[in-house]
Amino acid sequence: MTLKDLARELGVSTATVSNAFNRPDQLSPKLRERILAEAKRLGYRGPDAKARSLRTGRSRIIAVILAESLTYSLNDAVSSEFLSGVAEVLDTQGHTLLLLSARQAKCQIVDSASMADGFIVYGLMPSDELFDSLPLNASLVAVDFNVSGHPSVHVNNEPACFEIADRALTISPRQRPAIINLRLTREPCNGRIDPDYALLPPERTITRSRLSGYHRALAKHGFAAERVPMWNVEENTFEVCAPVIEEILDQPDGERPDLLLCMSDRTALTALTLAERRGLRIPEDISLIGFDGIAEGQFRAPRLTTVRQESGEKGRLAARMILGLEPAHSRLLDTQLIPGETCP
Amino acid sequence: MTLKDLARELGVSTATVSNAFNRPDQLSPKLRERILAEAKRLGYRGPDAKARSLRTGRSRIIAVILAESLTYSLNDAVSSEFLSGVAEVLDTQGHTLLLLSARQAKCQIVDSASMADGFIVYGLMPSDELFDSLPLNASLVAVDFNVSGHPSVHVNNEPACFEIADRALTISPRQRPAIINLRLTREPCNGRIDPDYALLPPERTITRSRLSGYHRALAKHGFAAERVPMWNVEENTFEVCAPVIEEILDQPDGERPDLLLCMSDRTALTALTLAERRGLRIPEDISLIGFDGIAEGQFRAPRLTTVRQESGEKGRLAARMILGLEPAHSRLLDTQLIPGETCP
DNA sequence: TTGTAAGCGTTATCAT
DNA sequence: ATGATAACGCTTACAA
Repeated sequence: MTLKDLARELGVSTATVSNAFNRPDQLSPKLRERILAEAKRLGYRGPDAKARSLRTGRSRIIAVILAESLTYSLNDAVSSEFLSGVAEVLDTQGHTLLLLSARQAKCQIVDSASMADGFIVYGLMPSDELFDSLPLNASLVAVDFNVSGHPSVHVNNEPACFEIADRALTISPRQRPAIINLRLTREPCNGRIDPDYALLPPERTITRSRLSGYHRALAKHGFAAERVPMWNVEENTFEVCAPVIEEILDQPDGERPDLLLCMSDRTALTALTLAERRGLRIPEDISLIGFDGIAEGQFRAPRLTTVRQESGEKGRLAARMILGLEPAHSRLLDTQLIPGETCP
Repeated sequence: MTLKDLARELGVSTATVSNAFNRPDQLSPKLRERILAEAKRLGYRGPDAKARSLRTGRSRIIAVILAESLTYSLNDAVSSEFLSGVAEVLDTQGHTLLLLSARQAKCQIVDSASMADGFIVYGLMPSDELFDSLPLNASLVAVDFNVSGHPSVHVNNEPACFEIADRALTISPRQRPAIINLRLTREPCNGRIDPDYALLPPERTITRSRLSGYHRALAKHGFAAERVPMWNVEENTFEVCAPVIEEILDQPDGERPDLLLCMSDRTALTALTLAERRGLRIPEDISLIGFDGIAEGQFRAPRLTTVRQESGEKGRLAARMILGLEPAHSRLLDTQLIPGETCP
């Protein structure tokens, strides 16, 4: 049952039927009424989205390309909150959300790509290859990284990390700080990293800026930043973080770090859980700092000392930019220090 | 830059260019090579998805229609896990995921609807009106409710709730059990509900089956099921649950329930948090039972006593059904009792 | 191996 | 107010 069938059935032109659905003002209410009624009777569900999008060039679909797998992104509090913000805006604007992952087979992304009216790319610069295959003049907003010629949404990672680490070291000085990075190395590495490890370039990952902030604070408090021991985790999940953190905690008293500067709440919470299981006192034996400000860190005792980034707001902003509701220039969002109990 | 342009530029037919992209075996490798090279040079990104989907009738898009708002669904552990399962399968099969909410304006759903190759409807029977406007012979899988003529995926809610409540009442008998329902009443109600409240019909919500299971166990242990006090919450979030739970906990010792049968972990965790804040001992003063088995309930002390449902597996199964990888008949998934410490 | 041509179901621009 | 008609960009018999 197509629009054309319906038109024939009714003895009117296709244009008129189309207008009945799309431009009520273009035909007499009486005729429109009749067309709509007959459509319902014959089981015509309204104009086909595929045909319409071909004809008009717009689909009302906005695609979000996620750096991580969909599985991860949907389970992670930070990216879910981001998506949730995106969805909220799209929703009110009559658009829908197509989820893509940069980890998917390239062809899938490219295939669906030309379907979408715009792209929000989240978390990590996609490969050039992928990037080149997006529609040429598609509207695009980058989140948490920069891409030339398109606006981006960022959070003030470096200053936030400086501030929270500075505060920690000022209030209760520590002897043995350590840093747990998140996917910072050029080659995957789950464990301790030496100072001479090859790191991802700053434009490819926000964890570089967070690291800079921590380093600046450490330097201010007399630590040779490059001497502060660092570990790296490849994925922000309990399963992947746990072995690395066990390795850290396995060290004997006096060698074990007494301050863990983490790149995410997920990592910090994993450390917290594992430390508690060993009977270590928080924050006396080890104090902990996270990043993100996820609910899970605040609904427990001790509450996580962390930096709150408004992931939802990032999503809303990116969505508004894509839809042209917001001027298309890059924005830097503020964060907020949350003084919890894991690092007084 | 279209396929036709490229063909003209190269002096070949559109069919040949199309084949170069879709059916490598239909033309000489040499020519194909030349076409692909030229395409790249001229900035042709491959066949347009909109046009292709119109022509072939398939878009490789699967839509999930969620009962709750996208914002809620993306933040909730249970539905995220479900989506994550769906995404996992779609991913490996070269499909992508379009997220819709039954709460959206109807037109948005209908508009995007004809775009998708199939639908997974999650959580709640959508309105008949919405339902009628889905493509007539679209493939459709229902999750957590039934829709005639289409397969569904369920979890054994009633037996699971019976089992966990029965176990609780057997091991440590209690005097004052109470039930906290989730969106069970026909009219929204956030608070205590009388036995004569009008409830949603069983086919519209799974919480009816959970309630039946609890009631059966209570009856077995000598409680007049309809006398057991019940509360209802309209949304499975801390913010909405908290006032209702405070109302429950506000009751004086001896009147306050000593066993809370909840419909979700989220609700049980909220109760747990609020009870702990008041200095109530868990499980001595109040014991708690949840449903879902979300991670948050197990990564804390005391761990939640609950029923684990494999939400991810529900998603994977639904996705496989939609893609025809699985026979299209309804399935009932098992659950697993998790004996935590909130109800020994 | 390659080309021709007929749609796929709409919408938009003209006429009438 | 309504109708003809030409795209939109592609796929796929079928013909050469």
